[in-house]
Order: sequence, then C-alpha cells, then structure tokens
Amino acid sequence: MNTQPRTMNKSRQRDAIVNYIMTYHNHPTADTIYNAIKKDFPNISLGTVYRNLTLLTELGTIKKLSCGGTSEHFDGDTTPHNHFICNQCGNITDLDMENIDFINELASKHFDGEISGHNIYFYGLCCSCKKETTK
Amino acid sequence: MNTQPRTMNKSRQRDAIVNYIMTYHNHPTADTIYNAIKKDFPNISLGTVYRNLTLLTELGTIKKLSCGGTSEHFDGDTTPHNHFICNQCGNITDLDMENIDFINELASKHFDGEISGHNIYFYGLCCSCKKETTK
DNA sequence: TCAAAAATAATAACTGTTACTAGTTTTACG
DNA sequence: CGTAAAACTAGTAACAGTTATTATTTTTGA
Repeated sequence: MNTQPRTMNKSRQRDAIVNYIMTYHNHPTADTIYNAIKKDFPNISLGTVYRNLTLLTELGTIKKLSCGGTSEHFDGDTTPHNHFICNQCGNITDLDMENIDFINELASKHFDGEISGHNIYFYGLCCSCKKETTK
Repeated sequence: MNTQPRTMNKSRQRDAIVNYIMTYHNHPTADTIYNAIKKDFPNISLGTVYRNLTLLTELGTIKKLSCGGTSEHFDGDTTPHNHFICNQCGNITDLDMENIDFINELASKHFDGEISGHNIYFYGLCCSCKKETTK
C-alpha cells in the first residue's frame, strides 16, 4: 500500500521553505526556517515546516545533516560536498575541497553490502574562534 | 570556575557501562546499555547512564556517534575508523578499510580554521538487506 | 463551479535527554 | 578504624525537538 499522495499539490508554504533554503546557504534548522518564514506567513505552523522538510528530504530536493547538535540541519545543496562544524561556536560551513568520492570504492573493498554514499563532518576550530583562543 | 569534580571516584555503575561498551562492539544507545546493565543493577537509573556516557565522552574514553537516527550511539573504540549505516535496517557497523586521515590535509588546504578530526558515515545496504531486496 | 485530494494551523502527544534533589557510596585523612 | 567532605546514585520532574491528530482551508482537475 502506498501512503504517498498521488500527486503533489502546490503550496505557498512549501515554496517559501524551499526558497529560504536555496537562498540562504546556512544549513538551517526547522526552527530557523520557521522563524524566518513567519514574516511572510504569520500563521505558519512549526508542524508544517517539519512535514515539508521531511517530504523534501524524501524527494531528494534537500539533504538532512546530522552532525551531533540538539537538532537536525538541512542543506539545499545536494551536490557532493563536505561540512565543517566548529567545536567552539557550533557553526556549520561548507568545506571547499577537492572531490573525494573515491573513498566509496575504498570502503567497498572489504565490504559485502552496497555503499551508495557518505557524509563527512570535519571538526575543529573555525577561523574566528581560532583567532579568539590565540588572543 | 571549574565545574568538574576534582577527583573521580570509582563507581560500580560506571564500570559496568564501560565494561559493556568495551565488550560488545555494537555501538549501543544509552537505552541499550541501560537495559543490559539492569540485569546486574536492577535499580540503575537511565539518568546515571546518560550522565556517565557524557562524562566518558568528555574524558575521551568513548566516542559519540551522531548518524541521524532518533538517538545517539556510543563507541568504545576510539581509534580512527569509519562506520556504515544501513538505509534499510539502520544497523551500524565498523568499516574495515585503509586509513584515510590524509583527507584532513585536503580539507585544510583552502580552510582558514583548524581541522582536528572528522567523522565519516557511509550509507547503503548492508549485506543481509541487500540479499533481501534481490530475492 | 464543485467535489476529491492535498495541505494547513493549532494543538496534543511522544521520545530522547537533561536537571534536580534527597539519600548513598567512595575517598582521604586524622 | 571513624568520619566528614566530595562524588555519585535513584527517582522523578522538566525540557526540547519532533511527530501525530483533527478540523478546516487550499489546490486541482473535470
């Protein structure tokens, strides 16, 4: 039995969510999006944000980032790239580095299952926190 | 001001937690550990498990794994190694592959902060789930 | 225009985790 | 030893992020 809707209707709220994520590449949480969108949709419900984020993740329009904080983050950039999380301030940023998808092959070598992708989270001190600590 | 205890007392409960994690390399959640230890400590509190897991993580005795499920997992193996999470059954396993810590250098190349480490989570189908789907 | 399907707002419920408190265990030292 | 201070625990309440429920509204296609 298929529990998915047969067709997807358009929804102004969902459009606003996608628009926010695609405009600000700041890996927002559901709550961040909720508060930002409230300016245009004062009555929007947090549940609506969560429901659409789940839906969009399932559709592959966005990606969910689980990097150990109290809540999940979302990324509008679904192309392969890696993230850095600052141990001090907790900020998440994209990491500009050469593509290393070949590690999937390395991981497959001694593995009987099927590897389809990976997530990499680098940790350390971001530029500004590094400056702070060396003061 | 230092909020840490000045010395660490021994605690049978904490020993049992460490012992469980080091014995079964199954990346357990707090709840898994709690239920396992209850056999020896029928009155142990879930809070005690959480408190000690946090403490042990801070001490570096164990590592916390945040791989996107509903709860956190813990790993008694603190040596560099990578994990695989099955998209179907959710099982977490160690991935036997060559060390690729050199990616920290690659990541540092165009990065102004300081990179101290990384976590890699591979995704896909584990051996048994792969067999299931091809039946 | 109108009915069916999809989506929403509002709210309640749920779940993993943390905080609090009174009582117990461990430890250091006389 | 005995004992007092510090560390730790059980039990429980509180909290935060997320999901489920439901009545209502919006979207869509004929």
